Amino acid sequence: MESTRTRIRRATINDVASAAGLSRGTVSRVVNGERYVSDDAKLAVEEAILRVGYVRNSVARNLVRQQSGAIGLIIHEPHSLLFEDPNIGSILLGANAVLSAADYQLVSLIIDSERDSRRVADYLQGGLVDGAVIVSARASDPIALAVKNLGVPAAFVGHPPGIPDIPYVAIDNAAAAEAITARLLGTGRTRVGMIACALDRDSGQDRLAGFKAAMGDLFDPGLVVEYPLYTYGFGLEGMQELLRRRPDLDGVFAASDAVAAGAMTALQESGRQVPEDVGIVGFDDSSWALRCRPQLSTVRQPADLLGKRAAELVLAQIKGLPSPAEVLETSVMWRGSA
Amino acid sequence: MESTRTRIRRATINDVASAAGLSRGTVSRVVNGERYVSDDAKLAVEEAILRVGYVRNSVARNLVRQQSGAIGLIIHEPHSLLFEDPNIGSILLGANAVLSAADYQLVSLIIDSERDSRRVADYLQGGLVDGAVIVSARASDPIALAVKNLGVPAAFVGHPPGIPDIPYVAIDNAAAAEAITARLLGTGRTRVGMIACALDRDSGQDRLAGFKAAMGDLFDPGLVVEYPLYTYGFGLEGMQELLRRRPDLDGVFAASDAVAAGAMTALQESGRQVPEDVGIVGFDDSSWALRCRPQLSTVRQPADLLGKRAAELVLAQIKGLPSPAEVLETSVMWRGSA
DNA sequence: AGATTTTCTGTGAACGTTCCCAGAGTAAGG
DNA sequence: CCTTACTCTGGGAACGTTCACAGAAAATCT
Repeated sequence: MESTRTRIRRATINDVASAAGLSRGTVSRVVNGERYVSDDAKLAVEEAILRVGYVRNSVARNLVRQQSGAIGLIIHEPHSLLFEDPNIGSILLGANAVLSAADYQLVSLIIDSERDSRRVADYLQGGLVDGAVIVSARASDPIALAVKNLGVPAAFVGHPPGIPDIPYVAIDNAAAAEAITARLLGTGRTRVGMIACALDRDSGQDRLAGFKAAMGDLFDPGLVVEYPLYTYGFGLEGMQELLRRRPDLDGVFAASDAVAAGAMTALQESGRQVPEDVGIVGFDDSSWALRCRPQLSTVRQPADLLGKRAAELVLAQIKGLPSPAEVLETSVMWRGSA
Repeated sequence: MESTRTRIRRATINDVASAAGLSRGTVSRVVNGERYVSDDAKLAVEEAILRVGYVRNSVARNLVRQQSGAIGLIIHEPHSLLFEDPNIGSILLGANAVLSAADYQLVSLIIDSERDSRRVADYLQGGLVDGAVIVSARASDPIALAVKNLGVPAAFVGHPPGIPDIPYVAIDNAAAAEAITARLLGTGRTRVGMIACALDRDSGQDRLAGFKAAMGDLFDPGLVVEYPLYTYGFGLEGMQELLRRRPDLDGVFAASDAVAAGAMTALQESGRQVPEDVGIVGFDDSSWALRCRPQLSTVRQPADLLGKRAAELVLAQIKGLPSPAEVLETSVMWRGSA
C-alpha cells in the first residue's frame, strides 16, 4: 500500500463556517440536524455547503465520537463455498436488514488467506467497526481471539467448539439430522448411507452424529463417506463411491442440498430411479432443493434469521443489554426425493 | 444507531510511552517498524505494549494520514442474484486477491434498499475508503454520482451506459453473444429463440443485440422472451413460454447459465431431447454449466479477472497512474448441449 | 582532534470533527 | 420591571495518531 498522489484538499467544516460567516459549531449543528439554530443560519450554512462542496469527514467524526456506526461481517469460507452455498447470501442479507434499520453500515470482510486473517483482525481491533458478526469461524482463528481480547461486541453464526464466552446463534444440526434420517427410515429403507462433509466444523460433526443416532443398530460405518466441503462435486463423487461400496443401497443422507444434488445426478446417471430405487434427503432447503427432479426432501434452515438474530445480538451488546445464545428451530420439508 | 454503554478506556500510545519511560514518538516508531530506534528502546516498548494491552487506534491513524488503506466493493444486486449468480463471488475473490497483495483491506458494501444506497454513498464520501470497485451499478445510482463528485478513485465492473469518465473493465457481451449464437446456427438449427434477461443493464441489452446480429434474416421477434433477472426460475418459465409459442423450436440462447439450466429442465420435462431435438447455449461458464446434463455449451467469462483488473484500476488511480478502460476476452466453450 | 555524518529521542503541530460551556440576546412569567 | 427560562452562537478542548523538526549522543571520516 503506497500513495504518491497528492489529493486535492477537501473542504472542511471550517471552510463552510467562514464561507457562511458563522462558526464551526453552528455548521456542525446544522449538519447533524440539531436544535437551537436559527432559520437564517441554517439557510446560510446550507448554501455555503453547496458552494464549497463540503462533505463530512467521517474519520474525524468517528475519532471524536469513539464509534464508527459500522458492523463487520466476517466470512471465512473456502473459495468454492462462496459460490455454492446460498446460505451465506441469506445470512448477509438478513444481517443487513436489521443493521440497516438501526442505521448501521454492514461491512463484509472476507478471509481467503493467512494474510487476510491478520489484516481483518487488525481491522476489527482498530476501532473501525463497533461490532462483528462472525460466520463460520474456525477455533484456530485469530479473529475470535482478537475479538475476545478487546471485548469487541460480537456474535457467531454457528457454534464453533472451543470458543466460549461469545454469544452465538445456531441451529441444532444433530437433532435436525436425526429427524430427517428417521423420516427417511420411515419410508422403509434399511441400507442407508451418508455423504458427510466439513467434519472440521461443528455443523459437519453434528449432522453426522445425528445420522448415527437415528440409524441406531442399522448404522454401518462403511456407508459413510467423508469430504471436506459441502459441494455439488463432492456429492457426485461421494455417491459414486457409496454405490461402489454397496450397489444395493436404498437411501442416502447428504450433508447439504448441494451435495444431495450432486448425489442425485450420480444416481440418475447410474440408471437408478429416485425415489423408487434410492431415497435421498438433504439439508438447508436452499434453492437447490426445488431445482432437483424430483424435488429434494430436506431440512429447512432459516438462514436469513440466523443473520438477523446474530446482528441483533451484536446490537444488544452495544446497548449493554443481555445477549443470550440462541438456537433456532428447523423443520423437515418433505418432497419427492424420498 | 445509539449507544448508551460506556466503553472501557483503551490504552493509548501515551500509556505505552509512560509505561516504557519513553516518548510517544519512539513508541510510534516501534509500532510502525521504522528505523532509528535502539534495541533497548524497542524491547522496552514491546514489553510495555504487552503489559498495558495496547492496540493501535486505526481511526486516529487514518485521520492524520488522510487515507484508510481500505477499498470498498459495492454490490447492488437484487436479492436473488446474491444467491444465484456465481460471478459475484468470483469477482469478489479476484478483487480481494490483488488488494490483499497490495496490503489493502477489501470491504464489501451491499445495497438492498434506497436507505442502503444513501448510507453507502456517505460511507464512500466520508474518507472511510481510499477507492471503490462498483459491481453492477445502475445509471440512476447515487453511488456513481457520489464517487464522481468527490473524485474517489473508482472502477466499474461492467459498463453501465450513461456514466462516462469512470474507468471500467468489461467483456464485449454483444460480440460474445453473436459468436455463440453463430456457433449454434452452425449446427444446422433454423428456429432459434432467446431467453433475454436484465434488459435494464448493459449486459442484458448487449447479449440481445448480439443474438439479433447473428440471426440476421432468421431473427423472429416473437421468439424472444424477456425477464428481469438472470435466474433459474425465469429460465424455466421462459422456455415453457417459448415452447408454447413455437413447439417446433430447435435452438435457444439463454442469457446466462442459470437461465439455461432452467430452460434445460423445462425442455426435458416437456419430453424433448437435448441436444437432439433442441440445442441450447448459455453464457458465463459458471459452475452451472458443468452441472447440467448434458453439459452446457456457453461463453466463458473470466469473472475473477474482472474483479482483479477492476481492483488494479483503482490502485492505479490511487498511485496517479493511467487507468484505461479494458475489455476482456471471452471464449466459446463448446460442450454437449448443442 | 576537529568536522561531519549517522543514529536516536522528544516535542509541537496537525488531521477534522464533536462536545461542552460561556455568554448574548429574546421571550415568557410574576 | 425584574427574574427566569429558553434560544442561539462562538470558541476551547479533546479524540489518538503521524510527521517534521530539533537537538543530543555516538560513530565515522579527514
